[in-house]
Amino acid sequence: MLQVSQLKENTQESIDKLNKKNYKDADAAVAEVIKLDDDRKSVQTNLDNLLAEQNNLAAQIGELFKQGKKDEADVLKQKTLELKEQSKTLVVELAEAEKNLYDKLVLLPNLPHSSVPFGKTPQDNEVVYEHGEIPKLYDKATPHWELTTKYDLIDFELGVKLTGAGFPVYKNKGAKLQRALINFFLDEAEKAGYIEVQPPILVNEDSGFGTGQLPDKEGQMYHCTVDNFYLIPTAEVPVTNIYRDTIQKKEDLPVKNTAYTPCFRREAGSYGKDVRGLNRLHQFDKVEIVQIANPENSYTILEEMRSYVAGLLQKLELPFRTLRLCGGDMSFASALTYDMEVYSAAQEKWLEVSSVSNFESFQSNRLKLRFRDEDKKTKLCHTLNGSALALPRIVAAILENNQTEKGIKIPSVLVPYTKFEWIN
RNA sequence: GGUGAGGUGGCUGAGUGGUCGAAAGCAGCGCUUUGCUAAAGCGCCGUAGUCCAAAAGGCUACCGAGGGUUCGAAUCCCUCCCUCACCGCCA
Repeated sequence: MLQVSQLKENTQESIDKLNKKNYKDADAAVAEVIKLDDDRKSVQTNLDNLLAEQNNLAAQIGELFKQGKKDEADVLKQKTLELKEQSKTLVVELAEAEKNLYDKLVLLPNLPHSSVPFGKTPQDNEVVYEHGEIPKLYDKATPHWELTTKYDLIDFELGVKLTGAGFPVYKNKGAKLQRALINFFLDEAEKAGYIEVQPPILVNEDSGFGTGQLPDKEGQMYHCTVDNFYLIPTAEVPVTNIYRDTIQKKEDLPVKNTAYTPCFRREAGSYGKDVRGLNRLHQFDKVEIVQIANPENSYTILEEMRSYVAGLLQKLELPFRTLRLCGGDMSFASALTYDMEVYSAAQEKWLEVSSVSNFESFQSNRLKLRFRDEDKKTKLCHTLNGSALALPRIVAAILENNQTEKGIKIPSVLVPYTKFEWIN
């Protein structure tokens, strides 16, 4: 959620930035939010004055009672009753004014960073970095969904039996490869200074709200209605919410966390070859990195995170590219997002395996996640997160890109974790 | 699932109708004392909204949440949520 003060102080700039995100009628929307905030403020002031008067009278009445001047007290009592009626009305008005403001404010997406390219579709994303050669596969190379069957690594049908489509069962070396990747990613994150946490994978409504999944994107999460819990779509939700309603010490920033969790996404309406095999699942594993930063250096940190993730992909010897997402392709809450895509050679397509974003204060505003500045005032932190990495598509790319007539070669960096060099 | 206890500031914890935004202690910050450390003394020390150019300061709200009683509620009443303990069940 944006801060009204941002919009007030930099009105034209905010409008321009909203336009970059292809937000319709940005100028009218911003003007309305500012007006609604002024309305809210004036009602608040009126109410505060009225309450002050009532408090004052109540104190006088107390004093009169003590002195035994009951008659005088009764006169004042009468007066407070009138004030009370008035303030009741204002309380209702204030609630309305706050709701009106909130309803409009939550519709506004985060303002994109100045480096974000204009554009509407994924075609407009800017390739900022490419690494590695596109591998030339041998004649009989096949997509990963055939390899997983051939080598008995993943059983998609069995998952259908147990749960449904999109819940694969990993087996044998397929299961071990998963475990190896998780441990590799966590070890790397630890080396880079991220503190590991193991959060719950069910969260309550407050947490869903804090990171912005609720109320709008309720449909993307699995909901346990009996207990009103949600299965997390990403570790970002529980990990970032650790810091909800806190005031961090400035010297403790940035806070760096990493977490491995399963992730659950309903992804309603998806079909076709985009969801074939491991490309899109309802349950998948992911290691996430999260940072809570001082606004002063959050963009330096974003670049660090980007190069950290790039380093992982290099170590895994996967060809990849980094995209700076255009205004139209960015998520609602992000100010700047880099997507990392690996090339999946048998499918001959790029697969998104990581998304690294700076949300600036958009999330922390909702989370009430602050730090104390030199002048002892509280300010909103910046929140950042990134996948490091999402497993299924990494597995897909490893299987496809490394397939040979002799079998599938495990990237050497993983061998200490898998304890085998080949899948054959 | 059953029974009981309880939710107060960073923590511990007092507070059963006005003088309570809240005692006291701990932690933290500043100063004094001190060869250093420690100890001691003094002062400061919740969040948010709003007024003021800003500081100082003023006003308002917040003692789990929401209602109610009252001129006045942390305190009384109702509803809900949560936590803890014990028992049962499961691992």
